[in-house]
Amino acid sequence: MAWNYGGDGTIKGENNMGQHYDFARIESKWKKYWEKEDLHKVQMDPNKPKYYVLEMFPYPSGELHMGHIRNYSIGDVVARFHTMKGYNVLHPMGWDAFGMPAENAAIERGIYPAQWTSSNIHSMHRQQREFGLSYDWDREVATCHPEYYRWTQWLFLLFYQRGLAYKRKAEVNWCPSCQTVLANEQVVSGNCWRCDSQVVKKELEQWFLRITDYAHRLLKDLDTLEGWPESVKIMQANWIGRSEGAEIDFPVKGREDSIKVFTTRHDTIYGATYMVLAPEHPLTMELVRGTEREEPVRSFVKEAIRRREETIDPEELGKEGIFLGAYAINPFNGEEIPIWTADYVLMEYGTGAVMGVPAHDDRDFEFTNLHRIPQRIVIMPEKDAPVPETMTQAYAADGYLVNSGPFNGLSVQEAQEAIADYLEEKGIGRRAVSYKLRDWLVSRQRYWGAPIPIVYCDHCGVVPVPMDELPVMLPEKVVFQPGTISSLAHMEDFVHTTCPQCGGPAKRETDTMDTFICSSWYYFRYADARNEEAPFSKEAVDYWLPVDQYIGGIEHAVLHLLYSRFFTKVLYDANLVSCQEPFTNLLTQGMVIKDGQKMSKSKGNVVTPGEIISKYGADTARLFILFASPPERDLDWSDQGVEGAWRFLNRVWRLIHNNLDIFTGEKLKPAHVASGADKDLWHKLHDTIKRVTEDVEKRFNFNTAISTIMELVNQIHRYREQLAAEKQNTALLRETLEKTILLLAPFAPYLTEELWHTMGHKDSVHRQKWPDYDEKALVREEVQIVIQVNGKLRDRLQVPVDMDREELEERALGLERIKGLTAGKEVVKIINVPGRLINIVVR
RNA sequence: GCCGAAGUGGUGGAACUGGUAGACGCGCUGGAUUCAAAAUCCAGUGGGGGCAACCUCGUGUGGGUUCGACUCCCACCUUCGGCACCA
Repeated sequence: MAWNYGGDGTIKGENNMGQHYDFARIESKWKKYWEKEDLHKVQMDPNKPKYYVLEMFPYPSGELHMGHIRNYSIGDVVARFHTMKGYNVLHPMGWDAFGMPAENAAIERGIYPAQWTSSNIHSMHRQQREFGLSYDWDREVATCHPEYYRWTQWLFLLFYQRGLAYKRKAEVNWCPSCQTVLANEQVVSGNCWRCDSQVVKKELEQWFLRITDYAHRLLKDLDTLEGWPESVKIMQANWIGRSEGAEIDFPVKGREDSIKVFTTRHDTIYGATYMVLAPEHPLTMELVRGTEREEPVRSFVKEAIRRREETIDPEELGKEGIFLGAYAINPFNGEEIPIWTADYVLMEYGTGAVMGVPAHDDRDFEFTNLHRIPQRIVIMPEKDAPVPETMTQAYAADGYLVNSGPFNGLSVQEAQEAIADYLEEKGIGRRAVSYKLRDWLVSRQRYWGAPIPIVYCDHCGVVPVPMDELPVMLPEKVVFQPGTISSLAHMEDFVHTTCPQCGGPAKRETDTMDTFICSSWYYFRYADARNEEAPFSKEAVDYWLPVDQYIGGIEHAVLHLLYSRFFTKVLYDANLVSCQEPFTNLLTQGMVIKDGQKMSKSKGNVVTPGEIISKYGADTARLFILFASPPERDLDWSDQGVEGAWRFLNRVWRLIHNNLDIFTGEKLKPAHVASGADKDLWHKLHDTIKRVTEDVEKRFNFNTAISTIMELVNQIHRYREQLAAEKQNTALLRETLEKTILLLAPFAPYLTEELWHTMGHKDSVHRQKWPDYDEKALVREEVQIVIQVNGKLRDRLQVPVDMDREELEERALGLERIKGLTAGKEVVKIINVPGRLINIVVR
C-alpha cells in the first residue's frame, strides 16, 4: 500500500495526489524517537499542577483486544491534552497479573504460570508501545512480582493489625468449576463472574476483610463523587443496601430467651401473626430440643441447607416452613404468636429472624396462605375506612394505622416514630440500621495469587508473618494437583515453616488472596513504583493522588471500584494517604461490538488490533475508535468507518504537503485578516479551537471534537480551491494549518509529529502548548436570523449583529413570504431570540 | 418484581441552556480525472407531493405544557444493564 516515497518522508513522483502516507515508516521512526527522548517520563514537580489519568490495568491474557485499545485511546487523548495544557501528567500502565487463566494455561500446556504470564506481558506491552500510548514505562508494575505482592501482603497485615482481616467459618459461595470460593460481589445472578458456572453454598473457614465496618462511609461518600456517573453510584448504593428500621425483642413463652427481629415496618407490629427463624438460627433447634418436633425440624433444616448447596434458583424456591411448637409474645399486645422456621429467612441478614406481617408484606402473605396462618390488617390506605375481612394481596404502601391500640389513626410515618420511641422507652427494642453488604471473602483455594502471610502454630495459634520477613514467596515451580485443595497445600517446602513467635514447627496458610486485593491499591503504587522500603511514600501519594480521571468498563461498578474505595479509606485511617476517595472522576466506557454482537472468537466477528495496525497504522485505529461514538456508549466496529478515518488522515497529510511553500521561505508576519473568505477561515479556526477544547476537557466527546477538526480541514481545502493563489493569505493559512496539527496531536500522535517536523519545527509537537482561541475571532459581524411564523420556519435573514430589534422585526415582516403568510391576519406577538430567531405569532 | 440507561435517515452518530432536526463520517447516485482501474476531487442524498418556487409529514407510541419540544411533564411500548426471598 505504501510505496513511492523518498527517504525524507515526502512523496515522490509527478502526481502525488493519489498516494497514501507511509504510516509504517513514520510510526516506527517516532516511536524510537520518543523512547530515546524519554518524552513521557514524569517526576514530581511542585511548581506545576498535577494531573493523574489512569486506565484500568489489564489482565495479561496474551493479546490486546479492541476494548483495551478503546480504553487506552481515550486515556491517551486525556493525558496528551493535559500535558499540552501545562499539567504535570502521570499516565502509567501495569498488569493485573495474578489469576486463574495462568493456571489453566499451565495445566493445558505444561508451562509455569509465571512464565506464561511474563511472556503475555511482553507481547501486550509491545503492542501498547506500537499504539503510541504516552505511558511512563518506568512505573510499570505487575501484581505477580514479589516486589509488588510483598506490599500486597504488607497491606493484608495492616488490615489484620487493625482488626479488619479475620478468619471465620461461614456459609460461602463456591464455584465448582474454578474450585474456589467467591466473594458476594463476584457472584452474578447466582453464577461465577468469571466462568459463569452455577455457584453453590459451602461451609468453610475463610479469611474475610471487614468491609461492613465501612458500609456507612462507603455509602455516604458517594455523595462527594460528583465526577462519577450516577448509574455507578446507584449500583454501589444498592449493593451496600442500607435499610432503616428497628430491632424488636419478642420474649419466648415459657423461656428466658427472647428473639430479636429486624424490621423496617415496625409500624405494622400489631399485624404480626407469626414469627420466623432462619433454619441456621441458634434458637431453631434449641426450641424443639426434646420435643416430638425435634426430628421433623431437624430434617427440615438439613433439607433447607442441602438445597442451598445444590442449586440456587430463586424461582424454584417456594415458601417451605415448619412450626416449631413454640410461641413468642408480642410485647405490644401480649399476644402469643407461633414460631416457625422457613428457608425464606436468611441468617446473614438482619438478625436472622423476622416477624411475619402477612397483611402488609408480599412474602409473608404468600407464606400464611400456604400454611394457614391468620392475617390481620393494621394499615388502611384511607383514614377511617372500613376494614375488610379478607384481602387478595398484601398492602405494602402508605396509609393509616388500625387495630393498633394506642397508635390507631397515626400515619405510617408518625407511627414509625412513635413506636420507635416507645420501644426505646420500654427497653424492648431500638432504632436500627441494616446493610445488605457482607464482609469481603478474600481467601482463594488457588495457586496463582499472593500468599496470605499467616502461619498456624500449634502453640501460638494464628500468627502473622512479621512485616520485615515479607514477601512470603510463591514457589514458581508448581505441580498442579487436581481436586479441591489448592496446589500450594501439596508443596511441603512451602507449607512447613517455623513459627515466628516461638520458633517451633508451623504450617503456612495455603490459600492465596483474591486478586481484587492486588488491584485495590495499584494506583497508589504507581506514584512511587520502585520504593523498596514501603508500598509508597506519603509524599508521592500526596502529590499524585487522587486519580483525576479513571477510565474503564462498567463491569467493575461494584467490584474493583467498591474494593478500591474501601482500601483507600482504610489507608486514610492508617494515615498512609491523605485522600478519602481514590478516583475523582470516573468514565465508564462502552463495549466494542460488531454486527450487533460482542466481538468473540465463537461468533467469528473479531477484529484484532494487530491486523488494523498493520493495514492502517495506530493513528487510524485510534482515530476511528474515538470518532465512531462517544466513550460511554457501545461502539459499533465498522471496517468502512476505519477506511473513513484513514482517508481523513491522508487528507491532512496532503493538506500540509501541498502547501509546503507556506512553511519555507521568510518568516511570515502575523495574520492580517481582511477579505470575507479570510474572516470566515479565521473565525472557523478559533471556533474550532474553542469547541475542540470544550469537547475534550469538559465533555469527553472525542467524536464531536474530531468532526469539528474535519470541518476545519474541509474549510481549508475550500479556501485553497476557491480563492485565486494571489488572494490567499499565507500567514493566516500557516497559522491555521499549524493549529490544526496541534488540535489533532492528541488523537493522531504519530502523523502530527511527522507533519509538525515537515512544517519546519524542531521540537516535538507533543511538547507544544495547546492553542488558545481569540475571543475577538468568535465575534461575528453578521448573523443569520431564522424567521418563523407560528413556530414554523419560513425564511432566513442575513443581518448585522447589532441591528436593533425594531428594525429587525420590520425587515422580517417585510419579507415577501412572510407578507403572504401574515396577510389578513392579526399579529398577536413577536418573539425575538437575539442572534437566533424571530417568531411571528398570528391569528 | 424493583432500580437505572437508551430508542433520531439506508448506517455510526450530531443538535451543549426549550429556538434552523440530521453536523461529521460511512454508504449510495451523478460528474471530473484516467486508455482503463485504483486513488483523489466536485455535486447531490430523511419520506411524500410539485417542472419549479415551495408545500407537507418526520426524533419509539399516545397525551400535555409552550409562541416554539429530540430536549420539559404524564402514561405506555421496546431494547440493554444492575439487583432480586435483604424482612
